[in-house]
Amino acid sequence: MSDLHHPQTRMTQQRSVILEELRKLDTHPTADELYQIVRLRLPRISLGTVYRNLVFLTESGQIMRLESAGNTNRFDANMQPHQHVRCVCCGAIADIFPPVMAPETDRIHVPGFARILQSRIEYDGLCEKCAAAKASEEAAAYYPNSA
Amino acid sequence: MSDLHHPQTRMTQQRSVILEELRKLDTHPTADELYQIVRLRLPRISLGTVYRNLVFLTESGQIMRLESAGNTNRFDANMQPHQHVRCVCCGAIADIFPPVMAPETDRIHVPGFARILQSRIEYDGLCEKCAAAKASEEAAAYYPNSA
DNA sequence: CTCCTTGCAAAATATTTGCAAGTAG
DNA sequence: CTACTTGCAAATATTTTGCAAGGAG
Repeated sequence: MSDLHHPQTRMTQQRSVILEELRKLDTHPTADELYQIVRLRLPRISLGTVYRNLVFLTESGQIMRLESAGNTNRFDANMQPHQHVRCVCCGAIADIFPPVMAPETDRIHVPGFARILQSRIEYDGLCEKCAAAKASEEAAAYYPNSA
Repeated sequence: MSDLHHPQTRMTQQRSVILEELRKLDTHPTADELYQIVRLRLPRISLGTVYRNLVFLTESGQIMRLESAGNTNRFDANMQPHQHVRCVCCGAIADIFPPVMAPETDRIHVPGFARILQSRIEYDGLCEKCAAAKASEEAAAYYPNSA
């Protein structure tokens, strides 16, 4: 009906490499992390191009933007329904398997909202790296060796 | 055990007004929105102070930071367990009642994660303002009156 | 050829931080 | 008095955007 407003369709080298590299990863990279990776194959690509393509790929439903990712967006090319755990300490995101059914949205009505579109379960956790860092930090506090 | 590292405890006027004003709201304001409100009572307060206090209040468990709020954090002084809907268009957040039980985290194990701390259900929706804006936009496209 | 897309740089947003002065306890 | 806090301004961090040149269809 309003596809008139979706003129972007050209498959450029940049766009295809960005999508290809994102699909290889299950690390839910930030725009900048993906930029660093793509740059190995396309040294002259700019960060702005990565951002513009991530917007395009998200809006055309080819990838997902994970907004619940602290102050930096992360991206996921795995379009199968699944949940994520996010490390409260470093922001790393991992997939949860097996997937859990998303809670239903049919019966929910909220004043001020015209429609409820979808639901999502999210988990907070502590990744192993941060858990280890925290443990050695606490040990240092318990056995202080300076002043 | 490590309260040694939590020296911030002074109740300043700024801190108490920030908390007080946030508690009056169920609009989940951004740091800047809250700053504008607090400024009516404390005209000389700075945005940096608001940010620093929001960090402190979050870390001391008196308020919640809603990180799933697009690219701008929002804050909530309602510490009762409850869920939120977020407008995919403008980012506005509303509370959902009645609260739904959070999915259990006990049986979840994820490679690379030491602990799963908590779970949360989130909803995406379209608020009435944005729904209205979208409707009149589509009408304009359907009945174009210019070129 | 057309106009979507890119690279580059500057701008816009959002959040954090250094420092000297202020103030709660 | 001590040292946590603040206001101010500058610094970071993240994302968006204007523009002329490049390239896909």
